[in-house]
Amino acid sequence: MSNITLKELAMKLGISVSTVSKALNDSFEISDETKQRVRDMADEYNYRPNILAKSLKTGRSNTIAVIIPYLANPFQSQILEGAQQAANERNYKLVFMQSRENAELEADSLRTLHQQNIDGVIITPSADSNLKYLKQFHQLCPLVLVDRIDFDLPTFKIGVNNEKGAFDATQHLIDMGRTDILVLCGKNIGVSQKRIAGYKKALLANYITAKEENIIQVDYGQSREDLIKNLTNLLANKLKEHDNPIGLLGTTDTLTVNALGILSKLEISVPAQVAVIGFANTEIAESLNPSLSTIIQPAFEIGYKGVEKLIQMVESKNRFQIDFDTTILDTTIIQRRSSKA
Amino acid sequence: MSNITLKELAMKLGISVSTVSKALNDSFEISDETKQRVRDMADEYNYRPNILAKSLKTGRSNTIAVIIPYLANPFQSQILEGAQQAANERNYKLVFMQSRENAELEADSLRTLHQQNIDGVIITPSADSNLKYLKQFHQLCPLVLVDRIDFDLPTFKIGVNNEKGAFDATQHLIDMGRTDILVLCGKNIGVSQKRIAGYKKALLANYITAKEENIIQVDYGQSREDLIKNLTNLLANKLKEHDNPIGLLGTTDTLTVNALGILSKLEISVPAQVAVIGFANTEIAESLNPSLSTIIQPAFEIGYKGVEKLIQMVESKNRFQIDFDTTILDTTIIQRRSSKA
DNA sequence: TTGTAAGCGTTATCAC
DNA sequence: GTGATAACGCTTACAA
Repeated sequence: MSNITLKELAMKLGISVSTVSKALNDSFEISDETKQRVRDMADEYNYRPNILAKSLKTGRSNTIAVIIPYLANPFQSQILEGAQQAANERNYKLVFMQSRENAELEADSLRTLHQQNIDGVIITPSADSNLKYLKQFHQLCPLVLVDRIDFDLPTFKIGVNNEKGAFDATQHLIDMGRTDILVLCGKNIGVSQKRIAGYKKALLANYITAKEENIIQVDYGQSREDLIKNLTNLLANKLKEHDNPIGLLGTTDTLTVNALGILSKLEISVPAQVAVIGFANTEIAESLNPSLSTIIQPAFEIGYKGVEKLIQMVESKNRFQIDFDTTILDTTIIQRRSSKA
Repeated sequence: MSNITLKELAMKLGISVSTVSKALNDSFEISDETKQRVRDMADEYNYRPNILAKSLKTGRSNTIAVIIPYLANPFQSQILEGAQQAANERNYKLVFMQSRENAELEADSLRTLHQQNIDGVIITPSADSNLKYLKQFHQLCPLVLVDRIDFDLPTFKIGVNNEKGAFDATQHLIDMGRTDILVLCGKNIGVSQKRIAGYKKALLANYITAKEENIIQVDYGQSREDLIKNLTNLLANKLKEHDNPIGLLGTTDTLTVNALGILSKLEISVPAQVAVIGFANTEIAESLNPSLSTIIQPAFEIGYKGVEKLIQMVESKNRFQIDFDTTILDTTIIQRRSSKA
């Protein structure tokens, strides 16, 4: 029924508990013969160490956490998947929390996790995250930043090459003959600046003047309403003037898919009137009408690497002396019908 | 830095550890005065009990798990969200695993969780789940079934009224003037039978003869290829014959969205040529072109209730004597452009 | 009403 | 190479 314990194994073997413990931990102090006997017996009785006891002893719970803004966001949920896999492979438990782009919920989550004896946390900070609090928390508990990594926090960071991703996407739209290019991005989410920079660089490289009004910043809270209003006005004008061929770059899953929905409601044809490409990590892109060209981020890998780094920190003797590095992964571009010439 | 312990508190207060422990647990043995002194001191030093020690003592880890087939499935991820919230409110940690519709991975996950001293598990069994193994596991560790609940396992079950959901959807298509109605469903996923039954009932109620060829069963493994082939052939014939107005009912998120993508590639217009409605728990439905009519399942609530029931079982004195009940929740229907007359 | 002490299952220190 | 023993922080009989 309940698991056999070290003590019971020791009794059966007629040796001491500490010897059994050492044998199972492959200590150099124990003879090969004893080790073998112990291991055989352990197998026979299907011994499983009591993690709870081990935890109490070592002070570590073998549990780490992921905090993301929204599980419903496919990109973020893929980060979680990667983290889950890495945690699993290393026999760590993984719990997750959502911050809902809310600094207070984020802080609450961190507090809860800390009380629950979590060994470390991987976080994509919320849009209005409180850096001071993160720093303070990092003193108590290892923290790794993923995706939104533009924070002045001495730790491991895993992100993507946002500038290059946005550059490639913009260049693609230009290659498709679009010279008037809108860009949608979330307010305050850290990655936006780099993406806008990439967008501008691409324009510059093609001798196209960047217009500030083409950069639409959307607040997460009322993203849909904001977006509908802004997009509708802007496009109405542009399409009336019959100026330059229009392109649209969405810098997040949600914004891009929403924008497609809005265009469809406005009966603006894609790609004929507006060519669209977006950062999007969902298979649904293929099934959209028209299918959506995307910049794909290696979300799974971000989560996976995040856990590797975190565990490295958790298990290190002195986590304040680690040589922290930042990992930047590349995006890939997939062309579909939404941006065909 | 590190948390203050009971022992240290006791020292400071000049009383014994057990008195402090009892005071903090509001034991009737302790005087109000002492309780107050202890609580004040505990607050002052920001005392947090060491969960690990408590766990070792009680034998429970205060951690529960959710196993779902795919996190990428919006319906399933919403179940997870609900579970997460309920767990959080009760100060339980929640870990999750994916079975990828694979009985072996599922069993592996259960084993891993059991070794990790999980207190209980909420599971949506995979398509080919091994009932025997589930039963066996349930002897060791509390199990609650969610969504796919048609299993002969004596435990709490939370699901939706699949028959009624499918009935409503089919009736809606009929109301929209469709009399030749296709239905897409996953093979072996338990809920399909009920949904097909609802579909047939609706046809019957409207004096429409059910045709077996209209029921398309798709294997998860090669769902996309299967679907493309089946749908393409079937629709090609139907559209050639210009018979009855066609409707399409998708019984899962994935199938429905994929079907929409396929229709769009085949340049079949929705809803003019084929009206579509599907079980789908994603906001993206609104942004699709055309926007997708959906049957929405109360996924969050399923997860939430699942955790409530599970914790009830975990904390009960004798979990083998509980009066297990099954909760059936209703679906709601949202009409959008994909099924407009 | 409060205190003493055992024990949960490990690991680690030190003696033999 | 092996074994006693303490310790991790808490709960809980039982003693006072």
